Parts: sequence; structure tokens; C-alpha cells
Amino acid sequence: MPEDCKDCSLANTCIPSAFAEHNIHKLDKIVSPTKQYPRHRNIYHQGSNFQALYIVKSGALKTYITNSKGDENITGFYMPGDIVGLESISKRRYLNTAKTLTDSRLCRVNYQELAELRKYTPALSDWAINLFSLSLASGQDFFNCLSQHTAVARLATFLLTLSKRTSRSDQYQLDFQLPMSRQDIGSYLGLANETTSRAFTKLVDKNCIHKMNKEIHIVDLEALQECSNLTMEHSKKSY
Amino acid sequence: MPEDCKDCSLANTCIPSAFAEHNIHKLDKIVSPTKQYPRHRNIYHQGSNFQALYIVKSGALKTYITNSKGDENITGFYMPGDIVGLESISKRRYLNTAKTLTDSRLCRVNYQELAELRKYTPALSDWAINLFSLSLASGQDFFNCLSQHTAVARLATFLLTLSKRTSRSDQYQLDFQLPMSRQDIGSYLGLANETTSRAFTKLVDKNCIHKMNKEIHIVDLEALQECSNLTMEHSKKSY
DNA sequence: CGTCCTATTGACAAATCTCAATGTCTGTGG
DNA sequence: CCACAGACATTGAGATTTGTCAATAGGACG
Repeated sequence: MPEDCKDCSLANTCIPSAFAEHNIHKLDKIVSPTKQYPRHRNIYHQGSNFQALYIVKSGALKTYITNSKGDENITGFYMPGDIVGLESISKRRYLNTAKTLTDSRLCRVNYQELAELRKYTPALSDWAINLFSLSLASGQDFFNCLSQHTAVARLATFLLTLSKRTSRSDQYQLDFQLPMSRQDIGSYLGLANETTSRAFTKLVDKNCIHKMNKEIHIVDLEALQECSNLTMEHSKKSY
Repeated sequence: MPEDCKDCSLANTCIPSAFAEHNIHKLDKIVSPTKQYPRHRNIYHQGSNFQALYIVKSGALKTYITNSKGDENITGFYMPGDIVGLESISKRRYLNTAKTLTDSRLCRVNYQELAELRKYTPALSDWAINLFSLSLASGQDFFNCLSQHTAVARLATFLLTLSKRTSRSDQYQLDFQLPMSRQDIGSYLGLANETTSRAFTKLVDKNCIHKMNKEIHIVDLEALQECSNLTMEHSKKSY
């Protein structure tokens, strides 16, 4: 049962937000019906021709690069509302491999047709440019975290970021699931997975969080932010 | 002596490349004449209202965030042809501080007017979206480097990236200047500056590079890439 | 030529990685 | 429903790398 973009729960932030009501139907022509994927399923593969962007409707994805030694190197995690594949547009080739972490539903957007649609819908370009700028900004935030702090600080920042992204707002969601393994988190943060585990233990000992398996509960948000040490000043200001 | 955009040496990759010849003059109206700045001069400050993008005509810039402890945290380096400020578009506020590293010449592009111009020049939006995608891609490359462990690997990746950017092509330029201090490199790579120094020494000992002060010469490109360990597979493929 | 700032090098402390052992969860098949 | 195997997570101990503090060396600039 395909769902029209105008009725989508993500419509207020996703592509439909760039369209006037009476024009949204144009969008349905280029978006494939939301499709269900089982977990650990490849969506696209590094090096193959770039054809479409994917939007996470539910579930979660990771992207990774396989280096010469065969290690997976995580480049990103994607939650509902996130758009996957943006960095591959300019090279016309997927720069990484995308894989579901859990059972997920994805919308597929043909990029060529989206670009075509932009010609007749200037607001769509505005929307895209804003989206890109946001992606760069959050990338920098995180980059900044990686380039500075200890394992605990990195993990704290990671959890805070995830907390916000889970809520799909500027609020922190105090309870959320980690869809990815310790290994994945470690790869993303540049830590051995043992170090990641120990960092979790420290955050629990400090009473910043509780955790039961993949379920995280933030007990003391302030303390967690303290650990994170990330300059989120511009974020604070704008919220 | 202001120079028209159509005569600019960067015209083939910069904004003018999005315009038909007879339309380029529209661009001159929104680009302030190239201006000379001395080194260590602030261009814009973290938190102030976002009004313009800057394009590096010559010289080099760094951007950084000052965290709660007062440390400078480098978020990026910008070389000729690079556009500074993209991550600040969506929040309408500069997310970091930009400062010249050396004497530099910069073009200032009023963003509001640029956005206006996009409405009547769809190719300009296409150009912008490609640019953003490229920025995300190089961001990911580097992010990936940071999540690698050793200091030598990080520095090697940094030098390779800089080498390519200096040439403003997909070739590696074997001789180039480092416009920034060891401290800046260290901050960018998440290393103490002493560690950065030692990493330089190791690269010299391994006969990957020669260096005389800020002047770098790549002696053995393959060996340097070996040290870098960065998967540049998609880069290799497309060149 | 001398001063200031930056870069390099050394020694020790602290953090992280690696290897190994143990514990825990998940899904499968009896 | 339970038992079990395989994957994942946690913890420990020693090796390695990096950070920190301090001293020295080298360039840039007046």
C-alpha cells in the first residue's frame, strides 16, 4: 500500500516541505513507494553508479568504506528522516556502502528526476541547499568532537547527537535504542570496541546514563553534556 | 583595480562556471571586489549574523571554534578556490570564526543576493548542489582519516589532501607550502603539537617526504599513501 | 645581532590498543 | 519450552601510543 508523500509523517521536514500543497503530487512520480528491507541488507554498494537517494522512513542504516585491509570503516549512521547518499551526488558514484542495521523502510528518490524537478521548483533547490548546509554543520560538530577528546567524551557526544536525532527535534530524547553494535560505534568514533565498552561503563559509573543492552536512558543530561565537552554553543543559542 | 568574475583565474571552477558567458556580468553585482587582507586577520566571527560567503583567491584561511575552556579548535583550512562559510547558511549565523593564515585575497559574495540570483539561474543551483556534495565527500574522507588511529596515518592523509588541494586538480602536487602552524595541524588532527612534530620526523625518516620549515616535498608518494592508509578507492577509480 | 615565537626532542605519566578470558544475548532446533 | 551454538559485550593485564612538561634548537623580524 504505497503512501503519498503528502500524507507522510516526515512531510514537514522532508522533500514535501519544499512544495506547495497543490504541487506535491509531482513528487510522488519520482519517489518509489516505501519499501521494507530486512536488517543487514545492502542498499547500495561503494563504487556503483549513483542513481538515487534514500530516505529513512523507519529503522536505521549505516554507511561504511571498506579499506585495503578489508576493515569496515563506518562513515555515518542514518535515522528516520535522514537522507542517505548526498555525498555521492557530485561524483555520480556511491562513495560508500549502505546497509540496514535493523528492519527498515526506505523511500527511494531518483536523483536525475529530482534534479529535473528542481528546474521548475526553485523552492526545492532552496530546501536542498539548506539541507546540505545542515549536513555540513553537523559534520563539523562531530568532526570537532573526534579531533579533540577522550573516549568518554567521544561516546558522550555520540549519545547526545543520537538522542537529538532520535527525537527529530532540538530536544534530547532521554530514552532511545542504539541500533548499531559496539563495533560499529567504535569504528565510527575511532576507538577499539573494548574501549567503547569501557567508556560505556564509565558513563554508567558516573551516573550519566543507564543502559540495558541496546536500550539507553539518559539519567543526568547535564553531566553527560559535561562529559561531552563539545562546543554546542551555536546550537544552544538557536534553540 | 577590481577584476570582473569572467576574467578571474578561478572562473572555470568557481561560481562563473554556472553562468552562460553573456550572463556573467550579473554576478559582478553581488560579488564585492577582491580585497587584500593581512595575515592573522579575522574575517568573520563565530555567532555573528551570516551574510556572506568568502572565496579564497590567494593565500589561506583557517576556521575554528573556541570552546568553553578557551581552546581554539580548528574546523577547517581553506585554500585558493575554496568557499568559506557554507556550513553557516542554514542557521543564518556563522558557526565558527574565520581567520587568514597568510596574506590573502578574498572575494565576498552576499548570500542573500546569491540566493536571489539562483531563482533566475537554475544552473547556479545545480552548481551549488554539486559543490555541497563535494564538500560532504571530502569531509567524509577526512572524518574517516581521523577515525584512524595512529598519528603518522593522520598526518600522511592530511599532507596528501593538502597536496591535492594545492594543485587544484586530481593530481598530487609534490612541492607545496604549509600555510599553518604545527599547532593548527595538531588541533585539526586531534593531536598534541609535539605528536605532530614527531609524526613529521617519522615521515622524513621513512623517506616519504622532505621538509624545510614550511616547505614540503613529497619524495615517495606511494610510501606516503601507504602510511595514510586511507581508502581513496573511489578517488582512484574516477581519475 | 638579539629577542620572540615556533618547532623539535627527551622523559615520564596517562590513555588506548591488543590479546585473552569470561559473561550475556539471540535465534535455532530439538 | 529448553538447551545449545554463535555472535556480541564486558572485563582484565600487559604492550604501545600519545599527552604533558621541560629543555633545547631554529627561524623570523626588527
